[in-house]
Amino acid sequence: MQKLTLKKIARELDVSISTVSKSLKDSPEISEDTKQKIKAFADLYNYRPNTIALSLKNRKTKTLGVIIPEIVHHFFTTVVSGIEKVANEKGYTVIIGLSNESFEKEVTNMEKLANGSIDGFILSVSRETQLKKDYHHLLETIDHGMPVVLFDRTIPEIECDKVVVDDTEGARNAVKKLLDAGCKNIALITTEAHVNVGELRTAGYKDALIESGKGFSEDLILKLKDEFNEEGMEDNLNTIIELFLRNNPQVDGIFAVNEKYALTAMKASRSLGKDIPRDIKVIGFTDGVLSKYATPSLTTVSQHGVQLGEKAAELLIRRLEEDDYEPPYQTVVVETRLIERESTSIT
Amino acid sequence: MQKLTLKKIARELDVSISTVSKSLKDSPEISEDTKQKIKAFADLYNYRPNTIALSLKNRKTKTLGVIIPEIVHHFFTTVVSGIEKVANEKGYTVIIGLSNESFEKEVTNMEKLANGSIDGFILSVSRETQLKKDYHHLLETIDHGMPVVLFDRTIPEIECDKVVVDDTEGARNAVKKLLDAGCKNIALITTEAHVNVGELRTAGYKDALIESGKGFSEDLILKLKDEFNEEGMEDNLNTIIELFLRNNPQVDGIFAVNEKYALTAMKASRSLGKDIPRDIKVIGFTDGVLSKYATPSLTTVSQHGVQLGEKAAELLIRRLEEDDYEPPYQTVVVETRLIERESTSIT
DNA sequence: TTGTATGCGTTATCAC
DNA sequence: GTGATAACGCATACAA
Repeated sequence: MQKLTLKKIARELDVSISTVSKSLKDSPEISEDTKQKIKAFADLYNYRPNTIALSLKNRKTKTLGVIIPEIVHHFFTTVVSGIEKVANEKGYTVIIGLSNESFEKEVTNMEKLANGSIDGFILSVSRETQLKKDYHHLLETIDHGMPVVLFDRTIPEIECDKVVVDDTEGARNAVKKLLDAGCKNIALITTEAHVNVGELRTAGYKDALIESGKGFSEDLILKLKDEFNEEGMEDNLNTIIELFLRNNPQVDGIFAVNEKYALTAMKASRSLGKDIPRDIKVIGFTDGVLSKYATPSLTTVSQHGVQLGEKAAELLIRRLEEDDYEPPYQTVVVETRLIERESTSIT
Repeated sequence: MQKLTLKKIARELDVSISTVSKSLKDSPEISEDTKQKIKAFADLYNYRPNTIALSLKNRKTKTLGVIIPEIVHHFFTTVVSGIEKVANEKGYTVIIGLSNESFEKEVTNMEKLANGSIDGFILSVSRETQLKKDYHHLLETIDHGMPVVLFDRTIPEIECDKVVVDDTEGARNAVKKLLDAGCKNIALITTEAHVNVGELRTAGYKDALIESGKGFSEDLILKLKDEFNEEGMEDNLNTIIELFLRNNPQVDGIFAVNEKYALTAMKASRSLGKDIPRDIKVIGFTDGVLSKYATPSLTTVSQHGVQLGEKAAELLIRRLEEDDYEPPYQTVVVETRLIERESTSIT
């Protein structure tokens, strides 16, 4: 039994297609009688209008395109679930594209979706895109009048709506917490400079230290190359962090820009015979699930991914439904919150 | 600058729409000259055919609908990434719908996508669907000629392609491992009966014990209600597992059907003063990330989600591209693998 | 009150 | 070699 269409109903009931269409929309033009008959039939056979045809006709799809660098990643799934929630509430569908941190995949994915499949984008750029600084695909889609909302890993040069975490502020608070807990030599474990959020968090780290009057030392900042984020590099990551800590035995506090770095730092500290939190206190910037279950559990700067996703979807949908899609663009900042756990408790 | 269409190109170059269409497909009907001119123009302005129009015309969308119960869940994201990989390779797009374990959301999501947006479904049913045993939405879509591939949480009564993990076998191996490691009283922590995979893993647990000649006791099987899977129920979960272990002090091995149960069991054991793995050895059925980072790290039955997703996508795409979409349906079983870590090491 | 015609963007068939 | 037309499924302005 194939899908029912207006045409088939019309043929079956021996009326015109427009009569069927109008009846199903309960148009006052049509007599109650015919409407009843048609509705009953449509109901019985469970008629549903074809979404694709509607999209073509209305020139809008009521679907949002979401492009993320990775899906096996707690933060991003968290954001997606926020997007999905708001989108569904407002009658939108969500299409997900993965860039897998590749510039090329990001571009092709966007191009594919941009050709009619979606009404607007929500995306977080891939690491490679940040590195190459090639944003033509973003500029072009915006130029074509398709709204784009960037989140988390955003790009200052691009004018569009954005939703970000208060990376700098969150990092500053984390470091302040370490200072308050009595740490004298706080190390930072971060990513290479081209990752936007890494930069911002680094700035927050420096800010807090400067404000405290101690200042910071580049020696205590460990910048890790992208390759350490890849699958199977765990041991190397561990080795390098351990070496860093061995060379800087004065370190008694660590702020890491993500969960993996934080946990690995805890592990490395332990293998150097340091107790956490007694000898070294640790805070990670993350929403991840590992933190809660770690031993000791890890104090984190929570990113509120769901909320971020919700905001992004709201922003995009508002753009789509505003009659005149025009700037000014806005940047919404989602606040972080320090979740204190065992790794910073005062002993 | 709005999106380019055939019509606009035609108007611009003062030729007919069909000439443009044919030129861009490099039809031999058209003179080289015109083709060159048109192609150059299209290239310059980066023409891409509208996907929606193509879908309507071809009556296929080259899009797969994926419905999962949850996205903030490592196993499911893992499956999605496998699906996405294969789909992209074969030129398909992926739309993700979330049921959030709700029957109603599963139904509405499916209905929405089924009306032209996608060519076929890959899905894992929600917990509520399993509970209600109401499968009309699945039966109807299959009846409408739309292929469906079920994965992980499948339904025996439904005839369609399926991809499953060898739950029973995986569980059996895990329990065997515990037996081999010297455990005499192995407990099972599982879900309520209506969850399909929980049942299968329970069967494997019983099998292994029966095969070993020891048999099993219902007293050592802890069945946890769904509510313990919800957010914020961690403490209650911990309490109930701790109580269970306190009442069964002879337990020296635990097999848990998921990661959360396994980790909570480890935690509860510790608070009872039992050392892991010395006093109690633990294995969890999971692909999760927590296991590797837990202290002690958790031995797991790995589910190979990526592979499962790949298989599901391959199966679906084959169905879609086979000329005559006909049974027989197949069920692909993805093997599990025991990943041994500290929680079962012999002391 | 009902039906006809048109268009959304594309391709395929057929006519010129 | 090029163009007009119909069709995919739907909605709607306009006729009847």
